[in-house]
Amino acid sequence: MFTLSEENYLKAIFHLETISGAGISTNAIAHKLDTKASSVTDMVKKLAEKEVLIYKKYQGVSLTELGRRTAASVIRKHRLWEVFLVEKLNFSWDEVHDVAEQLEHIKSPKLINELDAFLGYPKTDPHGDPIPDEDGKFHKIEKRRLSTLQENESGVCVGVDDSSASFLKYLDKHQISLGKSIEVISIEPFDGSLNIKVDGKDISISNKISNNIYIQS
Amino acid sequence: MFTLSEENYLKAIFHLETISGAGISTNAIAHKLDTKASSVTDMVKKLAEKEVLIYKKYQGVSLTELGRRTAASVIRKHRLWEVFLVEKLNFSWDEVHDVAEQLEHIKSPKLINELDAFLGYPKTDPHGDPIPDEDGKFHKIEKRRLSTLQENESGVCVGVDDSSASFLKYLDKHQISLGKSIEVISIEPFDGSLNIKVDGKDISISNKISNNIYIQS
DNA sequence: ATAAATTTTTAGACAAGACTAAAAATATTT
DNA sequence: AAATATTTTTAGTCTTGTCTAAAAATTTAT
Repeated sequence: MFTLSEENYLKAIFHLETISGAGISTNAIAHKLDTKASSVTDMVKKLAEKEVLIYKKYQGVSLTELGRRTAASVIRKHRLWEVFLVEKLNFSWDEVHDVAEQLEHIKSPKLINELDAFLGYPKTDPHGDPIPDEDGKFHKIEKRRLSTLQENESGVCVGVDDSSASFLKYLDKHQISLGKSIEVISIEPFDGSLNIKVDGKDISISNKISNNIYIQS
Repeated sequence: MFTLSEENYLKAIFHLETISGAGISTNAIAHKLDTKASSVTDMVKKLAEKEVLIYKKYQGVSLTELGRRTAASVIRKHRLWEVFLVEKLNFSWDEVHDVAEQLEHIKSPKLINELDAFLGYPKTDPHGDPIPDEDGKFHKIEKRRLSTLQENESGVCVGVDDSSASFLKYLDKHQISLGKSIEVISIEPFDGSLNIKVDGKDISISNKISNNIYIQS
């Protein structure tokens, strides 16, 4: 069994590995968890003892298969709870994160499997991120950034890259949500901003926005 | 804000007060929480600092109004989650306790109020215990022990006094659950055991059993 | 009303998880 | 390749919540 703190470290290291490969530095972990490098060294030694990661002094860490599976299980719980909060309890997608951070640490295999069934075995969370299965497998989701579309192309919103409350609130305001169909009307050559049509309405969004929206053709 | 441990102490003291009045002894708390009296003394000092209870050396403790409200809020969460687990996730009433012990510490006012609404504002948990409202008010439930019925009297099962898994499993086996109609056919004068009719079937139950079942006429 | 038994508190210690400050190792400049 | 800067680790401290052992207070028994 793992403590709440240990689970948070594993999750953080897992996410860092998916973007920058193996060999995660002490500093990177400290930054991600908003803690000090010395604290990370302490914890990382303990996690190496528990065989969820490989640690060599001054060399960074890499998750073992057990570590990856443990992290995936926490992420699975986090994302299933997010679906529950949005679909059943009227949370908006910018409100779910803090509560899911707490719920992801509840220990009960039956709970999470029944929740999965109750929600109809969802494949993605409210931000479009995949929900790993019981064995910790993530299925790949086909997606492109909205900013890569050409004029007159269109697609369906399937996720976001940035899950900050401010970004999600912006999307809400412009009625952009998962499943919405988006059509690129024109591209502003000067700053790369897009004129798009959503729900029959024309709006203009900056390149920074379109770069953080994932769509599927 | 209160820590998980503090919430557990408050809950325990609350329950002890409801059965034996104010002035709960250090030992009683230690026994209930399966900890040592010295640990209780330490914690109780801290809780007195936080003004959730009154503590005088060697005199036991009594909750303040703030303490009572805080304990009620934890109990409210516990019982609402129990309803959720039974009604939505197919848990049986003897499986809910351990998971609800964890879920009761999740902090999010929106979560618990939305959950309440999602469940249709239930008044009691799966064991028939009342769910306090947001202000920490418990509404009294009209009930008698099954063992107080006379021959030919009948009532509806509205709760149990003992929530141990073994007792609840016994009830399941004999198809006794909340809402079931129970009729006393005859009473055995020798040992007080009851012959009752449930779902049209006649069964015999000991006095110890009938004493732990609450019914409403 | 003393003596004996019990309960409660104090004092000191420990584990988990975090921190600061300083030392050691590694990276980067020049 | 030496000097400087950065990263990482170590050493020692702190807090929370627990524990044991011993002292103090209270209760029960004689």
